Amino acid sequence: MVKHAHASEDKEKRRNAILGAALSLFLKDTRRLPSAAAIAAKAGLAKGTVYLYFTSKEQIFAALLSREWDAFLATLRRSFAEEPGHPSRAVDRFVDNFVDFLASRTYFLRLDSLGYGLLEANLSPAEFRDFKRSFATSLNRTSAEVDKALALEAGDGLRLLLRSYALARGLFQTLDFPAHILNDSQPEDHPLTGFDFETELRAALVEYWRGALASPPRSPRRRK
Amino acid sequence: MVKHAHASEDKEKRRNAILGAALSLFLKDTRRLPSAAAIAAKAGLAKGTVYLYFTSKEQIFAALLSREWDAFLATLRRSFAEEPGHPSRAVDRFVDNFVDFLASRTYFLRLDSLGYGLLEANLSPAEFRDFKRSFATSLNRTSAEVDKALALEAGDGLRLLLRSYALARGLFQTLDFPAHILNDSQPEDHPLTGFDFETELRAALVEYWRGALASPPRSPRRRK
Amino acid sequence: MVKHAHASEDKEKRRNAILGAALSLFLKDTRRLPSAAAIAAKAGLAKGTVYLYFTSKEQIFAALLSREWDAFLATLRRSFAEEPGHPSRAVDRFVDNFVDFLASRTYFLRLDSLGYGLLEANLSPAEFRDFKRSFATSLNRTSAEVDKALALEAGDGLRLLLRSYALARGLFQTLDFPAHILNDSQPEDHPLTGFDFETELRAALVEYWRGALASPPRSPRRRK
Amino acid sequence: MVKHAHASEDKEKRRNAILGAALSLFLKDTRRLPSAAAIAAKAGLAKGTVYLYFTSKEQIFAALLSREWDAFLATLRRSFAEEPGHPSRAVDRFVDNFVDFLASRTYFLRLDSLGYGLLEANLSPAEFRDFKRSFATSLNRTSAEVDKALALEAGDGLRLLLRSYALARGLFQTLDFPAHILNDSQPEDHPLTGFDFETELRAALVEYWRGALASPPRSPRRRK
DNA sequence: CATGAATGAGGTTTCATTCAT
DNA sequence: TATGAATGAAACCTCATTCAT
Repeated sequence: MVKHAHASEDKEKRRNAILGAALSLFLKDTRRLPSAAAIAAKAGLAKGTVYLYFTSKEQIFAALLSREWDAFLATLRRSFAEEPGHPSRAVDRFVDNFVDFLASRTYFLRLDSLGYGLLEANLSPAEFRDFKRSFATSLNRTSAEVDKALALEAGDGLRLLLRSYALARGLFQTLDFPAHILNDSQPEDHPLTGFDFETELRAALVEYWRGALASPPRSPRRRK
Repeated sequence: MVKHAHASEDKEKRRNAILGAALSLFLKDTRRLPSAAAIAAKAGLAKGTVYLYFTSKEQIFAALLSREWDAFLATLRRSFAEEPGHPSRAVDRFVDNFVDFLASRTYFLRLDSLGYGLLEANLSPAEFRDFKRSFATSLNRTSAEVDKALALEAGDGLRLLLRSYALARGLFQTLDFPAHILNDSQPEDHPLTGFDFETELRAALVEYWRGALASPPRSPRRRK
Repeated sequence: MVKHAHASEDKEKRRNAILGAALSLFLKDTRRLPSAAAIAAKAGLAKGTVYLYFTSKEQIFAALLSREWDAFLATLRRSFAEEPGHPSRAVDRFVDNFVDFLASRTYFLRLDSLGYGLLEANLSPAEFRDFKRSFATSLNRTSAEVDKALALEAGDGLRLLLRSYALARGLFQTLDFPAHILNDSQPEDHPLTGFDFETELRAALVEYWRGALASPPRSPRRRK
Repeated sequence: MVKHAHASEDKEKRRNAILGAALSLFLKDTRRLPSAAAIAAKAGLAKGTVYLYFTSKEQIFAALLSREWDAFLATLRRSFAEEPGHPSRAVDRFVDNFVDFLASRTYFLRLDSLGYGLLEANLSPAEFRDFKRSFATSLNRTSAEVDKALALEAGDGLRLLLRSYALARGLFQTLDFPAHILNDSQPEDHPLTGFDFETELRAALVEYWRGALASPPRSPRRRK
């Protein structure tokens, strides 16, 4: 028997079920976004139902990404919330949390990387702008806390965050070798395979933050 | 009248024509890879002919990317070739060359970013491995020169390069707002629009290298 | 708050609200029948409620058409009711009323023309037969009055009416160029645009009736 | 083994095969236009191949209609070509040819009637204009011959043709009861079933032309 | 009676690639 | 070698209608 989600609480639950189905399918094959039909089937819903909750397939993944982003930023914020007054400890915790989160959810960077391109190509400009804006808004909120916790000039936290994430995203894309690529291949075939994403990211962040905190991380010649 | 390319010289020319057509089409709309039909038309060839020179559409873009990568790495190598014995000057030149190259060919990062995902999804695993390997080989060659020029331990140059490029790729993807997205929107809509890729990249690289050279850039707990 | 229509008077009112909503929506875009969802929304009702009053979307338009048909036939009947004993005056009035009605409600012919096909495709055979029958019944009633007023043999009035309406419907379909088709086009592009439906219809009716009344309008070889 | 139609003669043949498949499918169920997939299958072609010859499903039917229109008009022209100098004989032949053609190809009027609405709804405005224009052009050519043959004032032939066709189209739509509608029903259920399209059309045309030729068929108050 | 969430069939079109010519 | 016609899988989304609430 079909359940109708009339209460907004039930609707939220159903929305999440769709998101969950989409994610679980993506996990099985991270090469491409699963089809809308597959997501519906996995969620135990009819195809049309999915479109009651999302206006397009890409919006599902945009929502997924937003959800993950929020979790990520919340994790980062926690690094600075504890032990106020010990900036250097905060930075250490930040690096730990940053790396741990991403290393434990590799699909996040994978999805984000795929999203670049796919979302832009298939969302309307307005939808894409909304997506980016909501990301930027969350980021700004978090970076304001960074500014405060580390007693930085306004805006410096944002740059630190941006660059840290750039490092993560970039390293991931270079070092990521999905299972299906690795099959039947000799290790010596991949000069870069020896590099472990988590290890590299941690090291890179440590280096970057060392350099950044050595002097104000301002952009040397920032545009007006 | 149909032209037959018998001499291998002509074949090379035709191959380049296809590459050129692909790039010029991509430049016109960087949202997606141009279609095989469009590339053929632009190159003045029949659709089938394109497949005599490339085994798939994605191979065209893989070749394009390799070509650009070689040019990029050659540029970087030049930074270290001049004035042997002045490491710090070399680093400055490196940053300049690095940033200038990418800023003057934004389509390169765009293509590289799109390629992640698209190439992997549509190239066979073996083809994809080859693509990655050729990239890694070039990179290794260049990083060996970095090691020598900066008197680093073997492998450190590779890490510096990898992380520098990660920074570039990651920043680009976060800060890139193609023209069609910006249209009809207020500047204040984009909290990140104020950030200029070139400026940010230069600043980030300076910070990173400062931190990296402050102490050996080794991975702290490198996997065996 | 939800309004319940218990009294049958209220029900009639609600039914009419749906009809009105359907018509007003159709007027806005005569290319297609409005969707059930749109009709419900316009009528201020839930989608399901519409189906309490009509068994299908097409039934709404069948009802609308019947309503209009009745109005049309009533108008025609008036032509013959006045001034009994002056058949030729009656014919003139008939043509006037006929043309004026249709010219002032072009959506009627539009709807009727669209209905052909759409109703047949989507109504059940039984429903479609009912629809046609009710139309035929009204028509017969009217044509009996025509027979009497013009002192025709039984059945001749029906033929006159049928053919007059055929002329109207056929001319409309040939001469109708909706606004959205005309946009951005040069007048000389449409060799038929110079023809005005109202003018042509009047002239055609005059000709037809002249010929028809010149001798009995019987079908020469009527089927048994 | 797959045949490739390289010669333009073969291409024309293939185009006609698609048209033929579309028509034969339509004949089987005249309630709706057959799907593009069904047409392709019937023509023994892949779905994509159909789109090499027509830009959309509706264009197939537009082409079909144009083809039939041309045949129809050619038939009508023949009525006036023979026996120059005997206008009244020409009119008789015209009525005969007109009725015979339509009665022997009832799908034509059916398709034309369905087309009204379907083509307009699904063709782009520009495509629809082209379709209408080509129809008008053919019509004008034919009516010029009518003018000459019947020694009419320029433009009168066009009106005669237009009105004759209006009569046919309108009568058809009113009298047409497809097989699936008639099943399981009593004859007395359909007060209009007694009317035979062919008979009625002939009678109506005779009446109309009698009236029209009794005096110039000009529109009484033609718009400038 | 009223609601609106859920259904799911249905059909068009694109485009990378193949293969007959 | 070159051509371009043919292939056919792939996937989205709409919307009339039903039915749980």
